[in-house]
Amino acid sequence: MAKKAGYDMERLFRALGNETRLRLLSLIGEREVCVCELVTALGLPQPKISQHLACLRSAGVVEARREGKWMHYHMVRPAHEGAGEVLDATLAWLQGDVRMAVTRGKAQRGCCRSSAV
Amino acid sequence: MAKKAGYDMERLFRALGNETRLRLLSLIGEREVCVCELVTALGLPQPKISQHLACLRSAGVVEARREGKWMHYHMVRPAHEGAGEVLDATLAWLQGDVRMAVTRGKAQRGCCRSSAV
DNA sequence: GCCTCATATTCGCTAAGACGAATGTATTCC
DNA sequence: GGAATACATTCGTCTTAGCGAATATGAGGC
Repeated sequence: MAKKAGYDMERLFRALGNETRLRLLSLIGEREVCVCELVTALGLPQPKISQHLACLRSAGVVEARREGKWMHYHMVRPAHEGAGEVLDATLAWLQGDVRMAVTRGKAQRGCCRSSAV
Repeated sequence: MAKKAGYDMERLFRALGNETRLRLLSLIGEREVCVCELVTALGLPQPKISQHLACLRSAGVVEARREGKWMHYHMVRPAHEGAGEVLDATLAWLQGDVRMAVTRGKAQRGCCRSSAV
């Protein structure tokens, strides 16, 4: 219930209700990011990052794009208007947040690009 | 961590990540509401309503005001700007949601006011 | 085909959330 | 004071989320 008619608001908010996922969104919200950068920036084990990315994917706020061995994640604006505006407000908040800025500062272009660029 | 410096984003989003609480917010977002109305409108046991209200209170999005035997709940706009905008977007979403409108339709002015008005 | 790198998924385990039932507290009326 | 009303909190149970560790998948290079 509350799922099929409109949009799954619960799933969206539950996806946002975790600090690791908010940090991920803070990074992905700026530009498309490779998983290896996310692992480096957050300093967390790779499977953990991957799990949280799966959660964000199933909530429909990010999508993955494969490029060779690497996976690049980018934001998706939900089709639902209300969800889009909540997400916009959340991203604006994250961009202004000091703690998130620290995380973003650690996001050097990592393994997949550092040698190429 | 992620609590003391700024605002507790996690707590806010977790509070929003539950359908019962979204229904409650949909009602409280319109006007100040008595608990008895909430129980009637949602058709759920009173302790359950009370628990979810406690959750919303601890997230800082609603406040209670006692008036005799009755408790009236009203929205609080969080001091934090980002939180306020997320909440605004959420309320706008709720006001436009069909399922929530059904809930709101059942919110007759209940026990505490029906005889007085 | 085999090896390596990058990422995803699965597997216990523990912790937190949600629920119904029961109990506690504050207020009013008598 | 005692009873009744309106609401809050606690308790035990069940489900779900998050975690580390291990394992699986997919792509590229040899």
